[in-house]
Amino acid sequence: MTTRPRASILHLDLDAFFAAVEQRDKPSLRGRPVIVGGLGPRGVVSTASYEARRFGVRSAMPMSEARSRCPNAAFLGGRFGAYRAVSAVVMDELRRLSPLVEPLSLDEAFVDLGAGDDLDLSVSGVRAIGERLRDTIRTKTGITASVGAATSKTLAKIASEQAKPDGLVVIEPGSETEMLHPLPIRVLPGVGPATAARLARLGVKSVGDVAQVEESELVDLLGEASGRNLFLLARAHDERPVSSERASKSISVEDTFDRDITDPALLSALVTRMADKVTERLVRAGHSGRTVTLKARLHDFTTLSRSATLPGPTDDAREVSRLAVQLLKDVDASNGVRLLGVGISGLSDWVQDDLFTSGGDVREPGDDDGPDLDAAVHADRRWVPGMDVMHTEHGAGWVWGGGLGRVTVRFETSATPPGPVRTFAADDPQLSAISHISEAD
DNA sequence: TCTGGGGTCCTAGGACCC
DNA sequence: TCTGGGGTCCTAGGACCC
Repeated sequence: MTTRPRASILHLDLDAFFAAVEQRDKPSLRGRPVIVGGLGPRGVVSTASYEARRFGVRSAMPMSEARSRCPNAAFLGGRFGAYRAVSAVVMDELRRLSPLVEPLSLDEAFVDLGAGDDLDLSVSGVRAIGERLRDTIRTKTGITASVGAATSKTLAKIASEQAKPDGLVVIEPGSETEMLHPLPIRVLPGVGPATAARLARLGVKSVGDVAQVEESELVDLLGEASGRNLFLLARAHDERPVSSERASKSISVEDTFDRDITDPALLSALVTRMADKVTERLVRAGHSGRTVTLKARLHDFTTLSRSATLPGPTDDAREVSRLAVQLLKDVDASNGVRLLGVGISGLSDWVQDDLFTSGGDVREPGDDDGPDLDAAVHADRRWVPGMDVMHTEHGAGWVWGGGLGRVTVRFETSATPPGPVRTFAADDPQLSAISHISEAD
């Protein structure tokens, strides 16, 4: 039960990944601030290049703020296909080192070098492995990587963080607490703003401060799991193994609309579309699930969820959407909804035997049980008949047809079921799409 | 025009069972 | 007969991560 004797856990993190891929592929962006994120009115920053970070632009910052801080940056929506391709090359490279690779995201992974084939795990040996790896990745992908190595996952991740950008840090076995204790508690995984604030009230600021606190006191303050965990981490105790096969536990789809929506018919149509989409992903993954969760974020940003569990797993889109629409009825949308989401959890590999149950009844996008709605909720995008929802002076309606400078909108709201069809000039300034088609990555 | 989308893990309370 | 104690499942919300 003692910590690993050698710095055999490696953590790799690609530097400003999305932005770096853009700069690699577009030389005119090199040396310039690049910001990748949502381009709509409610977008946030996904990745800022180091040039943009100098202006204070950070991940998760509202795009509007990023624009005012760094108006001359290149603002890009992201090309996930390209990012995935680079990521695949990198992950392959890691697997050449050891079969035990645990990806955390497209740009990050742990490697257990101890499972590798006859590697030199002395400090200098690990350092050489890390430098060679960084070199290979730079050559093969044109992207720089930072690497950390240590006796545990936590320390390896902290090390790669310290190595950024484009560096390598190996924490020597035996020196762990010495390097850890002066650091702010926020470096510990699981310590976010809320936990840090609670600890600050005890006067606990550094990891060393945490190490002075009784375990029972941490448990009282933070709960059983976090308290214990923090107690151990502060002493550099972390035995978690690198795990290459982690089964996913839930699948979800959500969408923030360009403007808040109140129309109940529109909301249920959107929920139905999301249920279809999430079920499609479920089926593609070869899974089924028992619990359907509806998520809603209201006008004031309060977020709520409602869930229901079936007696057995399903992968049927109609069943999922029926449930999700039912759950929506519990949501008070009268002041506006800014986000909806549908998720499925309680996953199993069980696949529905459709001998008697399904057959011939699969909903196709754009079919007649209502327009396909992925499209709908974002301004300034191309309108797609049967897919977009349009906001007009008469309320919201589905784009039913278009072309030649005209757009036909069918109004079908709770107030006016099957509603009238009206045609507008496509450049009518009062028209704006309020729901959009998400990128088919 | 403040605040994305995809996840994981934890907690607390109630139902229910033994 | 005046109040046990686990354990599990479900739901809702929150913190956190990339």
